[in-house]
Amino acid sequence: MSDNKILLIFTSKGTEMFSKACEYGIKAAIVVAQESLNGQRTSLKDITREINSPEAFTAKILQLLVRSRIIYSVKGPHGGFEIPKNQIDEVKLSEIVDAIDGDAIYKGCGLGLSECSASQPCPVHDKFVKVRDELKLMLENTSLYELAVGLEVGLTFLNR
Amino acid sequence: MSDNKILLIFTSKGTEMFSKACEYGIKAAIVVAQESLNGQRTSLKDITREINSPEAFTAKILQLLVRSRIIYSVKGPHGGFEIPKNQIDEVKLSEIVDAIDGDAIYKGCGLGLSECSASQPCPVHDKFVKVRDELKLMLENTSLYELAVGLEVGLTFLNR
DNA sequence: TAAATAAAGGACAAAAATATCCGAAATCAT
DNA sequence: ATGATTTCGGATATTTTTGTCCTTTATTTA
Repeated sequence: MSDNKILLIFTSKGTEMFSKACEYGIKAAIVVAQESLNGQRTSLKDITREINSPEAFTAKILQLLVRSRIIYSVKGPHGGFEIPKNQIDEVKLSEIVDAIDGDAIYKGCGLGLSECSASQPCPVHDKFVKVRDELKLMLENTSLYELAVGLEVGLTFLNR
Repeated sequence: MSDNKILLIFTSKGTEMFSKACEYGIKAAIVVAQESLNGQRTSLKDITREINSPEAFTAKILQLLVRSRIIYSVKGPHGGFEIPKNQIDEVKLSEIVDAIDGDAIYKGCGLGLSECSASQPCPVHDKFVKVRDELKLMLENTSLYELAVGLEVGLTFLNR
């Protein structure tokens, strides 16, 4: 009954600032940092439970962070992921984004042009410079430490 | 010969501010606006030549903009796309982005959480507010008109 | 009215991102 | 040593995004 033909000629919607992978990566790193500050390692399972992410996929992303020396892993019982306490304040959001999504989001042209610059600007260049630089500065100046502390003291949340 | 196995366990890289579709959409709209200011319609072919984009794919995106009443189309000989002159200044970048990528990029949570807010903030919420609001403001205050004029007078470029 | 032109739209194809599965390797406790 | 635990890594599957092809529809011009 009813010949209502729902035709969605084109889909899209939902483009966010970072890729899913990067979102998981940032969240996971914050959780690992938080636990590390408490002197605890965090297992993959603990992480995925905490940030509500697919396990195997999250594992891949964690490996990416391990290879970038942003976090460290230990195999076997009571193993897991950790960050040396004295390193947590040194890790900036920009490093995590860079390791997973690359730096195009805060360094590239807003229209994806490869040769866009102040001397050869794309139409939105000047408009984007301010936003992009602010994003860049924010990412480079935000440390894992402050994010982990905010979560630890209950000021911020990772659920939903 | 040579058992060099290049294993890219994980790919990624290249996440930009907008989707390809949105980049094409913005560029196309600017070109249409520019020609409209000159009293000319622009054909799909002219557009794709100008912005160096795949023809059929660009057509789909243009249809999206047509359905959103951002640009208008005329079939047949000497047909093409256009924007009424008096409307060009009214069209803001935010409307184009919204029609193609949605508003998550300048309204959503930086970590993709659906219930992130000032009262229930994610760890990066406060850090992102400033950047996001600046992006939002920029998109909402930038009109197609100024972008088209910049291109017309040779101040900005769309190639490469 | 017929032919030519150009957008609209459907079906399909390729590539990239996201996600799952399972065995291997390392480590720890017994 | 053995078994349990946990990360590592390869293969594969699914979904989304990007891109192509070809037919249909509307419009103009001859």
